Amino acid sequence: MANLKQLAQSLGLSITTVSRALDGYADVSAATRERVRDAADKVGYRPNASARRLRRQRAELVAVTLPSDPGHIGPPHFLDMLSGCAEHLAAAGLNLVIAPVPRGESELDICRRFVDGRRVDAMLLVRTKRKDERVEFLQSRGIPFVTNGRTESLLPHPYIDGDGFAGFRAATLRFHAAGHRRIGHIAGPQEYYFAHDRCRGWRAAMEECGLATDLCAEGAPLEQGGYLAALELLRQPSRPTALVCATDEMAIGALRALREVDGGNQISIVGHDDLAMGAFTSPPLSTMRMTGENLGASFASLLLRAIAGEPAEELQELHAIEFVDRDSHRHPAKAA
Amino acid sequence: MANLKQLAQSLGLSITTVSRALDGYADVSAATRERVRDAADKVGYRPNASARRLRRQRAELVAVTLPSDPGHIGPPHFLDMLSGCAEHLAAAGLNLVIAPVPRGESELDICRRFVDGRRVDAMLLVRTKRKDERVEFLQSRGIPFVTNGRTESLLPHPYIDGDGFAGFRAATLRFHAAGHRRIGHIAGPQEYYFAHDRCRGWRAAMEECGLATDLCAEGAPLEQGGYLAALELLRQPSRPTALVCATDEMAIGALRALREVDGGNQISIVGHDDLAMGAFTSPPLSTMRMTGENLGASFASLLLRAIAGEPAEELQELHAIEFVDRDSHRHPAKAA
DNA sequence: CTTGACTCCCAAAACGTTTTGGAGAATCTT
DNA sequence: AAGATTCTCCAAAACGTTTTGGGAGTCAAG
Repeated sequence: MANLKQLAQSLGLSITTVSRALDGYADVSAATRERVRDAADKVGYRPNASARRLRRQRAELVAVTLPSDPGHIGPPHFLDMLSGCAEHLAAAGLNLVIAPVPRGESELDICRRFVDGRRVDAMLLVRTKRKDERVEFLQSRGIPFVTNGRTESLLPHPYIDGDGFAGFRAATLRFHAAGHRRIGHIAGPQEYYFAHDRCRGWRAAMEECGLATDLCAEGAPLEQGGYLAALELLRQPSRPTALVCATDEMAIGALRALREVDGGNQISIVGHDDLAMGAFTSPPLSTMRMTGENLGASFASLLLRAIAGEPAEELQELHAIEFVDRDSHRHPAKAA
Repeated sequence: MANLKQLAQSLGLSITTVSRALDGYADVSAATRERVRDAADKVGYRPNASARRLRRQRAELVAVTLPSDPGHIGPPHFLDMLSGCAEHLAAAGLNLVIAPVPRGESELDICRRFVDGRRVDAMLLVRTKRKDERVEFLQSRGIPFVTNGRTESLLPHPYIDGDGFAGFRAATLRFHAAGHRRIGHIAGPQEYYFAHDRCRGWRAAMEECGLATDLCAEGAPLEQGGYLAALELLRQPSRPTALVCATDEMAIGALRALREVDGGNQISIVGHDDLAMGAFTSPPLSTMRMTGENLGASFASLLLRAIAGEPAEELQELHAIEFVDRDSHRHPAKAA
């Protein structure tokens, strides 16, 4: 409500002293420090953010880019993650701003605008692609950033990711151990790293078991995409007896396809993400999830450390995947 | 990459002229304007955001508060809405920042911090409560804001909301017309305006039809809450034959309860929100949705108009509710 | 040749903070 | 008692922009 000058005047002190008192410098006596702080509390003084940012040459802002295609808006727990991240950043005096992608502009344009306008101190990128131009741009500019998901960039960069390869390999091997031989994969768009990674995991397991890898269909990473991809696999002359789906949303779409085609409850299925919804599908959806809790806090921590200048190599977290067993993966490996 | 001073120097012009040329003022000749703009493009000049904000006394920022309880994080299309809103705000030079609520602080504290630190020009509030302290605070401070959902505040304020009363009344009357007499309501937490509004709609219809209003159970606005509430209603001596659920997520939880108790497909059910998931439940979930498209753009427009000083009365949008009929509402009104 | 209008440009102030580089007084050292 | 040290405090610069209030020219009219 007031500014430093007024506060200083009312106390009969200089602006300098008031500022330093509030920041807790040792070169102002304990007595005045107290006096200043009391007065500041009483008038409800808050430093003007813009002025501080200008003087400190820091934006006190971190931007997170939202993918533009509706529905493609990142993992389902995205909002919880954002919230947690924003909360921990706030504790360090940083706010999280949303960087949407307007029609006609690329995600790269957005990065450019935020970075070149010195609007942010760092960026958070979600839904990385295998070749991600945003990553290359930010690396060339030397702006700190963290991605949710790896990329195939040559230079290392900070990221947090789940080990989709290991997870999908394990899930596929488990179906194999349960007697399944025709195990299909419902894949997400392969330009995304996560989708490609998970597909590779399934493929690796199939090859280890000496099985053909033709039971694979790709679709948009949503219910509809999973539904269509499942129908495609079910049209095959020799149907799969188990399905490994890139995401829970795709798996839920696939469940509907199964219900329509063979009444359901014949084909095993497993998803990934541990959507809350999964416990309420019919049958309840077995799934996988990245280990580790409070992802948002991890992102915030990595961002802060990246801003502090830690090298990228030390800012990479690859989390293991754990099974969340419900019912949908238990169907027997009958012949079709 | 450069600042105004350097740019001016390289052109042999004053800072003033360069600044005004870039802003398109008429008092700089067309020739120099062109020259300045070309040079600015070439060096990729972007004005320093902090400096402009300080000088203009505007934060160029709008904050949206996220409810803290995980899962309670607003309506399901929330992220799409945010994205759309941020996009349209960006076109007006405003960015959207996320204001999470750290543990131990109230949503009011957050508002206070953002407003008193002059960090934002306006605020966007979601998931309003009937008595919402944030609204009262912002009104007392005279800060522009828009809410997603009405409140019972005495002073009018800008909002966008769906007419939950009319929607739930209509849904209930439709069940009555289809022969249902025991129509239950699965309600959200009544301190939220939307939950109370929807409950009132159901209740009004029941009373119009001369039916008792005791088949009502309240739960958290999530799958689990709907599941538990449905179980409660199904334990009643005289079961409902139809359920009107405050949200789709609750309805999906209720669907599971129905499957467990009577094998499903006996009791009609309808939700609200038109979650994409609803098309893939078993049975596909009939639901309702607020009319109007690109909600985010509407929020952005209202925010801009509120900042421009338009009176609150002209910034209120109450949208009609439309049915989205799938299968779950068609079960006959058998005797229990 | 003056006057006024018009065009094009600029110096300087202002926004509210943080930080630099001391200044003056009090206290300690020798 | 003089010098060194410590303790408090402060004036002024700086961050990069926008905006105010002109100041030179040029030109046409009187």
